[in-house]
Amino acid sequence: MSGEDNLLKLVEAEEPDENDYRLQEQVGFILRKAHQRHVSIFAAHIADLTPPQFAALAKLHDVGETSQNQLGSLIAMDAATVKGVIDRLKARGLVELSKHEVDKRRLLVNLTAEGRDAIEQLIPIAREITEETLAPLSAKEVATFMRLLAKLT
Amino acid sequence: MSGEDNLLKLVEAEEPDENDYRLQEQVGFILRKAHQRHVSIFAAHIADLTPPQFAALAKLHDVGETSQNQLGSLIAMDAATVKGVIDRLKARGLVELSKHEVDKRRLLVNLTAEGRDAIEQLIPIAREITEETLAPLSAKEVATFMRLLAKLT
DNA sequence: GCAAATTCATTCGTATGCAAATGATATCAA
DNA sequence: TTGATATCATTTGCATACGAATGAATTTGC
Repeated sequence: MSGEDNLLKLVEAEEPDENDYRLQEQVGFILRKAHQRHVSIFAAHIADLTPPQFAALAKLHDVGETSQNQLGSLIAMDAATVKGVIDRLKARGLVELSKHEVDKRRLLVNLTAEGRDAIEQLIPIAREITEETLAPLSAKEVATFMRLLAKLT
Repeated sequence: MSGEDNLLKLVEAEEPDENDYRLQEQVGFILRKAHQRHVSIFAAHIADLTPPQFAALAKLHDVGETSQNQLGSLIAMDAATVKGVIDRLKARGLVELSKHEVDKRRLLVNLTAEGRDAIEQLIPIAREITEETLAPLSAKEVATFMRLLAKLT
C-alpha cells in the first residue's frame, strides 16, 4: 500500500459520514416512494375510492358495526382523520351512523346495503392491486418482504 | 371424513377468496402504517421540519441550485406539492428563489447560508432517524429489506 | 420560420394525516 | 357520592399529495 493510499484511507476514516448522506438510500424516503407507487396503482384500479376509504369499508365488512374511534384504531387512523373519511362515505351512502344506546359519547358506524355491495365487488380488485404492487418481487421475495415490513410496524 | 366435512371442504374450495380478505396483511395497508411510524419517529427527532422539507434541503445541499420542478423530480414530488414545500422553506429563510437568466419559465431554488447550516446540523440526526426506523431488524435483515423495498419503486 | 407540442410554474379543489383544544359523557377512587 | 381522570367525538390549523386547468415560455417538426 502506498503512502497516498494511507492518506486517502485516513481522510475517509476521519469523516465517514459528513460527505455522503444519500437521501435516495434512506428508508424513510424509499418508504414514502413505495407508498406513493401503491396509491397510484390503487387509483388506477379503483378510481372512485381512496385507500383509506376502502380500508374503512373493508374493516366494517369484517367486524360489523363499531364506533368511529374503534374503527379508527382498527385501520390506523386518528380520530380527526377517521371522521373525515366516514363523513365522505356517509355522504355517498356507503355507511350509516347511529348513536350508541348506552354510551352516549359513541357514534356507531355500519355499512349500508349499498356499501356492502360495493366492498364485496371491490375485494377481488383489491387482490389485484396487492398483486401488482408486489409484482417486482418473486414469490419468495414477497414472503420475506412482507415478514420484514410487518416487523417495522 | 364425514359428509359434513366434505360439504365444508367443497364450499371452501368454491370460494377460497371471498371470505378471507385480510386488510391487515395487504402490502398497501402495512406500507401506510410503516410510513406513518417513520414520520412519527422523524417528528420526535426533528420537530421543526417535516420529512419532505428535510428532503428538499438535503437534496439542494447535494446538488446545489436547481429549478423547482427539477428539485421536485429529484425528491419525488409533483409540481403542486413541491411549490408548497419550497414556499414554506422560503418563508423561513432556509432557501432563496431567483429567475433563470436564459429560460424565463424556470424558478431557481438554492439554500441560504442559514439553510446550509441547518441541513448540515440535521444530517447526523437524520442518520439516527434511519437507524431507529430500522431498529426492529437485524443488520442482515436491513440489507435484505432495503434491497426488496427499493425494488418496489 | 412557424404552428404544434412540450415544459415550467401556478392555482384550485379534494383528501389524507396529525397536534391541540374543547365539550360531553363515563369511569375511577378516595 | 363526588371530584379527578379518562374516553369519544368534533373542530381548527397546518402540511403533504395529486389531478386538472391555466398561462407563459421554449422546443420540435415540418
